[in-house]
Amino acid sequence: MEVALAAVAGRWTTLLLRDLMHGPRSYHQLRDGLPSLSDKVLADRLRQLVAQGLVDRQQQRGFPNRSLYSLTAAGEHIRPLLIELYRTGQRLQQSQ
Amino acid sequence: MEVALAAVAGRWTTLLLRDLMHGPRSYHQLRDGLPSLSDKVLADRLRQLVAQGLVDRQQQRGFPNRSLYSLTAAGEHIRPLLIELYRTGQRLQQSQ
DNA sequence: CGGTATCCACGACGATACTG
DNA sequence: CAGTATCGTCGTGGATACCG
Repeated sequence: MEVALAAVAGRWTTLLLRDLMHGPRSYHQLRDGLPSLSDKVLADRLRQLVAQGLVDRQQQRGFPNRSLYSLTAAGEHIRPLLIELYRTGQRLQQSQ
Repeated sequence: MEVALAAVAGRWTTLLLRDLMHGPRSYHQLRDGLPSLSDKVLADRLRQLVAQGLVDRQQQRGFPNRSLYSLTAAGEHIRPLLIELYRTGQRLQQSQ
């Protein structure tokens, strides 16, 4: 359980993973999807997810730079957990 | 999702909830179940869970004191999430 | 027995400025 | 475009000691 919790921990991690569930995204697309997230935290979270092996980063050098982030096979394992987080959140809010 | 995540966030929260899933527990029983958890953090987590409405605290005054902690109906809503956390953890570890 | 009171360490998060 | 650098704030967690 600690492994799974570490994978989704952090205020923004689930939101990033949710975006990536819909397909590969550039840094720019991810930032646009979460406007209130600073560059620093976005870069931190992405580096963490790559280090955990949940996300893959493809860097195309040149000018301007481009990077494409996508889920790895391991990252796909998180999908049912995100769904259950959503459902549980719904249940908790309804019961209040 | 943030609501559900807040409910299970923290290094020890899921472990406490898992114990309480099996039935009401006294402070002493919970501490014995998690020997490496300090009194401060245990009391902090329990207070947080009570404040969130996930756990109920019944205090029997006298000497010595006794307190009994149990899940509320809302707390029961967390059960499927804990199961999914366990399963996802298994999948992530197998894929490494 | 069931906690509080302190104090401290560490990492997550945030704001702002800057760069290859 | 896709980040890094720097600095500051806050919450979680840990250690130890004490209390009704």
